[in-house]
Parts: sequence; C-alpha cells; structure tokens
Amino acid sequence: MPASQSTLKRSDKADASRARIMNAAAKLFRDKGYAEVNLRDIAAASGMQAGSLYYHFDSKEAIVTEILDAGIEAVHGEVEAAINALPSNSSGAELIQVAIVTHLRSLYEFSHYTSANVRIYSQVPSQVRKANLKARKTYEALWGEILSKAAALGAIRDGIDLKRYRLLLISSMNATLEWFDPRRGNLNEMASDYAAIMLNGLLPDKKSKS
Amino acid sequence: MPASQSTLKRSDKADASRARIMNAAAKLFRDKGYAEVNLRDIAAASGMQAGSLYYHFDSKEAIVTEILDAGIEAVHGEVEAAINALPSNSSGAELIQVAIVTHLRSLYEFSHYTSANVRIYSQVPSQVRKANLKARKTYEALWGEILSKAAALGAIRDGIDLKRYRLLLISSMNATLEWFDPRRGNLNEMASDYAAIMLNGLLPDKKSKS
DNA sequence: GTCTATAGCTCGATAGAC
DNA sequence: GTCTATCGAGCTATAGAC
Repeated sequence: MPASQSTLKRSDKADASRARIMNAAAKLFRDKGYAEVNLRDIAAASGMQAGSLYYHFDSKEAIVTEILDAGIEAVHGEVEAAINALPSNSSGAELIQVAIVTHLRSLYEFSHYTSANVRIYSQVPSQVRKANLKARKTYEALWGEILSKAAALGAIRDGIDLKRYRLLLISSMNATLEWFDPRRGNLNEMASDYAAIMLNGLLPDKKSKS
Repeated sequence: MPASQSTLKRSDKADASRARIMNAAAKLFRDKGYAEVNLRDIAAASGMQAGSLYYHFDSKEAIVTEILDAGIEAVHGEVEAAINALPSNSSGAELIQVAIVTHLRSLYEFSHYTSANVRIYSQVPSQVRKANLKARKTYEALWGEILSKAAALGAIRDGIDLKRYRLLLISSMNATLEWFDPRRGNLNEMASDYAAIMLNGLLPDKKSKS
C-alpha cells in the first residue's frame, strides 16, 4: 500500500515553510510596525516570493493574527507553570515575585512574538485586535487569580484596587520592552530589581510607628 | 506707507488653518496609527482638500514631527512648572509625588498630542523618530534631576539604579494611556493612587525591625 | 490659501504555469 | 509548494487654475 503513508503524513515541508514565515513576519512586525511591513518583505525574509505566501495563509491579517496569539500564549504558559511549581506554603510576596520575574523573562525569551504583540497591537485592523482579545482576557484573568490569592495571604496593602493594579502591572512590565535591551543588561537582574520596586516601592523602609 | 502693515502682520487665516491641521492630525494618529492615516483623512478633518495641506507643511513627515515634539514639550513644561512651584523645604517624597501626578495629568490634558506620541513613536519613519529624540532626552534629563534631588534628600531606597528607575517610571506612566480612560475613571484619584504605589509598593508596611 | 486633477509609485491579492 | 506576472486600489506629492 504505497498510498497509506502519503495520506497519513502531513507535509513536513509545508510546516517548515509556515514556521519560517511566522518567525520572519514576527521579527519584521516588531521592528517596523504592522503597516510598514509588506508581503514582499515577509516573503523575502522567508526565502520565497510574495505570491507563495498565499499557499500557507489567507491574508496578511491571518499572519498577524496568529503571531499576536502566539505571543500571549507563550507568556501565559510560562507564568502558569512557574506558579504551579511553587511550594504550597509559599507566601503571597513570593507568589507575586515569581509571577513578575517569569513574565519579564518570558517577554524576552519569546521576544519576536511578545514584542511584536506589544508594539503593534494598537496598529492592527480592529478585526485582528478583536481576535486577540480572548487570549489577552484569559491571561489577565490569570493575573487576577494571582493577585487575589496574594491578597488572601495578606501580601497586599490596604486600599489598593486590584483590577487597576493588575492593568498597571502588566502594562508597565510590557513597557520594559521599550527601554531594556537584554544584550546590554542582565535580564535576571533587571527582572528581580523590577519586582523589588513594584513590591517595596521607591521610598526607604519607614521607621517603626510611635 | 500702506505696505508696512501687511509686511509686519502674519496671516491669521494661515495660522488658524495650521492649527486645525495639527489638532486633526494628532487625533487621527492617536486613534489609527501613523501609516493608517492618509492625507485625505487629515485634510477632510481640517476642512480642506489633500493638496491644500502642502501650503502649510512640506510632507506628512513634517506634520507628524511637529506633533511628536508638541506632546513632549507640553508635558515637560507642566512638570517643570509644578516642581518649581514647590516650597523650598519640600521633602524628596513630595517632590517625586508632585512630578508623577503632574506628568500623569498632563498626559491626559494634552492627550491628542501626548497619546499620539506614545502610540505612534515606534511606527514613524526612523528620521522622524530621530528628530523627536532631542525633546525626549531633554525631558528625561529633567527626571534625572528630580530623582537625583530626591536621592540627596534621602527619599530613595538603597540599591536602586536611578537611570533604570527613570526609564521604568516614565514608560510605565505613559503606559497608563493604554488602559486608563479619564471618561470612565477619576484622573486625579488614579494619579495619586499610582504615585502611592510607585513610592510605597504593593506590600503592606513592614513592622519595625528587631 | 484652497481648489481640481493627476503623475508616479507601492501595496494586497489573484491566476495560471511548472 | 513555489514561481512569474499582473490587476485594481490606494497612497504621497506635484502642477496649475482661481
């Protein structure tokens, strides 16, 4: 039965080409923005001609939609795994610390996709933005759980609005992509310094009261 | 000498048209990104035809260059004025608190220009980005002075890298534009909550040591 | 100052050969 | 699967009338 193998196996070549397109497009979107990148650029960086892209994707929007989702899901997976790996008697401060450091490290580990997401989300057609919203909301919900658990463990100052803090924290971690370059600084050091600032603030510890 | 008046006075009409173009373009860039906005959109929102824009500006790049600078300079002016108005015996914490709150309020006060700047800076042609760098660096230097002065007054925890903190703080304040809507929340409250978090951190105050 | 008209270019997408 | 060739639309910028 010489046909069985070819019907069961998917084309490795197509998979490889698809992956090359995704990686090339993510880098280009990150560096140049959505509208500035054209399909001829993506094709050239993938080693093919513009028309050939349409064998793998329906449109430019389809390419960017997959890239945006991949960025969120990669970070989500890493942060979820890191907090699940914590000992059950961890403190609320440890929980947040690990979540912050893991988010920051993941941003740079999958940086083509994550920084493409952070940079171009506001530039893509609204239909694409809408498609990415589900992954975003799901990831934000994970942070909602993290902060709720930390609050239950007494690790959060009175009077802090958890929803607002969640938005502030995620957006400010993502904003590190605009100023931190892991080739020029130590990522692990930046991440732990960052967590320390968010947890303890800028001011020196107060002396005991009264 | 009937000529003297016309040679001395500039055209009020031209100034008004120019201002209309700037305001309309800033709103459009903020909402749709740099590449997504075309000159027909800007012209229509300014009450004229696309070709007429070239009487006031040399190019699309010239328009966006002015808008980017205006955003930075507006915030710079407000923050500088606010800290100069402080009593000379103010504490380091008060200094930073006022600077943070003023920066945040200015972002929304001049929001066409400031949010256009934050949103599209990474999308504009590199030549435009380069032109805006001077204003950015100058504003960052003001924050360098603010943080140095606060450090000299003992308001900054040991071991904090001031340069890194400056970048973290500015980028995370600007990131509020991505999630805070002043029509749905109280801006003054958000700004002071924000400052409190950056100054004191997320964790409750520690008990006195030993 | 603002108009109309359009040159000149680039883009996303499609069609059909191989 | 990838190629070449090209269509039709949309863009910035310019030219010349008013």
